[in-house]
Amino acid sequence: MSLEENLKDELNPEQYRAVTTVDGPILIIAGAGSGKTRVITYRIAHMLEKGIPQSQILALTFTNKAAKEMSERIKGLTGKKLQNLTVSTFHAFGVRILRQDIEQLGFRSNFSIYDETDRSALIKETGRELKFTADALDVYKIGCLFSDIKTGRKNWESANDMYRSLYEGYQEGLKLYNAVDFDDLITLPIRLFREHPDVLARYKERYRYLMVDEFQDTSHQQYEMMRLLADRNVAVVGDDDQSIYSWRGADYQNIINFEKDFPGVTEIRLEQNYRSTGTILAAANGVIKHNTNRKDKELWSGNGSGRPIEIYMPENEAAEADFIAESIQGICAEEKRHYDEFGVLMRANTQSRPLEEAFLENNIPYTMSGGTSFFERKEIKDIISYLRVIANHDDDINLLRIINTPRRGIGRSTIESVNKVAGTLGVSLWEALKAIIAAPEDECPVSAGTRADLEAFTSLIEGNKSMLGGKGLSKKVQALVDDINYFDYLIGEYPKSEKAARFKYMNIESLIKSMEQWENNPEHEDTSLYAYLNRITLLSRDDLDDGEEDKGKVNLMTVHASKGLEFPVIFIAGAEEGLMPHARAVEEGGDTAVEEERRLFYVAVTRARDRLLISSCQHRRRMQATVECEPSRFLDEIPANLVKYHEPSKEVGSEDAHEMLQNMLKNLAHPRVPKL
DNA sequence: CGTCTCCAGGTTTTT
DNA sequence: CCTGGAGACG
Repeated sequence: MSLEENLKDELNPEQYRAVTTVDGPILIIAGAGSGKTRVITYRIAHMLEKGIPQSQILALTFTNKAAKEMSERIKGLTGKKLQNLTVSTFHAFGVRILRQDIEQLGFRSNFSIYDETDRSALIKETGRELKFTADALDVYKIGCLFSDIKTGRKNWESANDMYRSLYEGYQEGLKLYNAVDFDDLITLPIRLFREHPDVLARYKERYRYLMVDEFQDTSHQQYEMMRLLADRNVAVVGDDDQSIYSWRGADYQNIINFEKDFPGVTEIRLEQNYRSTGTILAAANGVIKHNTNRKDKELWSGNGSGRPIEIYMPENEAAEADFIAESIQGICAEEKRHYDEFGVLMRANTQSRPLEEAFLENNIPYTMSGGTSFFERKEIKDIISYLRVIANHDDDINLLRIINTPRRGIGRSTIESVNKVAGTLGVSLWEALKAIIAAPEDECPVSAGTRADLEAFTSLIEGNKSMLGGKGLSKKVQALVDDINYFDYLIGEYPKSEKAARFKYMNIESLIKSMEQWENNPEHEDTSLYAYLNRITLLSRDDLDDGEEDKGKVNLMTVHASKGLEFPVIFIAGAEEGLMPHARAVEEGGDTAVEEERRLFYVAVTRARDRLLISSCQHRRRMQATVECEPSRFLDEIPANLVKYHEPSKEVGSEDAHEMLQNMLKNLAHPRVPKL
C-alpha cells in the first residue's frame, strides 16, 4: 500500500516512531509546528492500514474544529469512509455516552444540555426561590464556583458556604428539568463508569485504541475519563508550553500523572519545527524560556532566518486597526499573497470591533471565529429554546424563556402562580401548566382569559410533536418560526432599527439553512430533533459554516482560538500590559497566571510561518475612559536583534530601536501631554 | 396585570 | 453596542 511505503519518506525519524508505535502507552511531546496533526492523522491511517477496525479507535480532541479537521485529513489520507471511527471532543463523547446510558443515573435520555446562559438563568431562578438578595447573586461568579465544586477543584470547606444550599437547589433543578450542564458531560459519564462497571466494560470492550490530542489541556476530570476507558494502548499528544486553559481546569501535570499511571510509557519528542522562520522561532524560544516551570526544550528549524519581527506602536486601537488593514493590503500587493494567508490575533473578543470596522472600510473580506457563539445569540437561543421545550417539556429554563416570547399575555404574576403550583406539586412548570389547564373553574388559580393563553401555549408546543420523528426538521422549524410570527416580533423589538431586526432574522434563516444541510447529509443517519439538539449545544459558530465560505478571507480570532492553526503572516494586536498579560488574569492568579499568559503569547508567535507583526497601542479605550498603555513585558523578552521597531509614522533601524523604546517607556511613565 | 421605556452595566480566554 | 432590570403607565 502506498501509504505505508511513503511513511518513511514523509516523516522524520521521531515522527515515524510516533506513527508506528501502536501498542502500549505513548507520550508525544510535540512542540509548536512540529507536525503534530500530521503525526496523529498518519498514525490513525497507519492503524487502519494495519487492519485495526475503525470502531476500535477513539480520538479525543478539545474543539469541534480540531475533530472535524482530523477526520477530514484521515479521510483524505485513506480515501475511506469513516463511519465507525470515533473522532470527537471530550464533551461530545460524553453526550454520546449519556444518550445511551443516562437512564441508569435517573435522567431521561431526552435531557437538555444547559450552556452558560441557561446555567445563569437556573442559578438566578433558584436564588430567587431561596430568597437570596440581589447583590449576593452574582450569577457569573456563582456559576464558576459551582463548576469548581462539581469538578472537584474546590470543596465547601474552602469555599463560601452560604452558596451550599443554592448549589443543592441548582442540582435539584437540573434533575427536575431533566437537564445537565457542561461539567456534567464529563462528570456524569465518570460516575456512570464507576457505579456501573458493566457499562464501562462495554466501552472498554469497544475502544481498544485511544488517542488524546492537546493533552496539556486536559482537566483532571477529562483525564479520569480517559484513564477509566484506557487499557494500555493510549497515545497522548501535547506540549506543556502551549497549555492555555488552566482557568478551565486544565492541568498539564497530567503529563506527569500519565507517566505514573501507565507504566512503560514510550516518550517521543518532536522538536523540529517545520512551520516558522528561524527568526520567529528564536523569538518564541526567547519568550518561553522566561517560564520556570516547564520541560526544557528548544525548537529548531531548517528554514531560513527570514524577515525581522516588526513592532508598531500606534496611537490607539483605531490607528492600530488602520495599520493592520493597510499592511494587509500592502503585503498582499507586494508579495502576491491572498487574504486567507493572514491571521490577526487578539487577546480578547472585545478587541474585534475596531478591527472589523477597518476591514470593512478597506474592503477586506474577513471571517471571525469564536466571539459570542452563534448559538448564544438571543434570537437563536429563542428558537432553540422552542425546540428544547418540544423535545423535553420539563425544561423549565427554556420554557420560561419562550413562554412569553413573542408576547402572548403571560406575564410575571401568571408565571408566579404557575410556579407556585409547580412548587406545591413538586413538578416542572410544564406539568403545572397542564394541571392548571385541567383544573375545574373554581380551583383554577388564574383567570379564564389567562388560562386560555396558557392553553394556547401548551397546544403550540404539543402541536409541534411531529418534529420528534425525524424527516424534514428544517421545514417544520421554519413553519414554527412563521407560526409564532417571530419576524414581526423582531421588528417590534427593534423599532429604531429595522436593519437590526433583519440581521437577526437572517441569523435565524442561516440556522435553518444549516439545519437543512445537516439533515440532508447522508452521513447523518439520525436526523431527529433529539440528535440535532444534542449536537448543536456543543457547537460554536465556526462549526456551522462549511469552510468554503472562509476561502479568501482574513482570519480574525482570539489567540485561544488560533491554537493548532498557522498562517504565513500573523498580526498580534494589543500587545500591551493589561491585555497581554491580561490584568484580570494577573490579579487573580499572580505569577502562575503570568506564565500562562506568556504561553499564550508564545502560542500567538508560533502561529506565524513567514512574517510576524506586533502592535502595541499607546492609548486604548477601556470602558468609558481612554487609558495610557505600556508595551507588553513579553515584547522585551524577544531578543532585540530580531526586531524592527516602528514609530507610528517613520521607520527606525534596529540599532536605535532599543533606545527609542526606552524613551517611549519613560514618556509613558511620565506623560507630559494631558489626556484628551 | 402586562407592556413599554429608560437606564445602567459590562465577560479574558471555551466546551 | 447590547442586554437585562427597574419602574412607570395604560
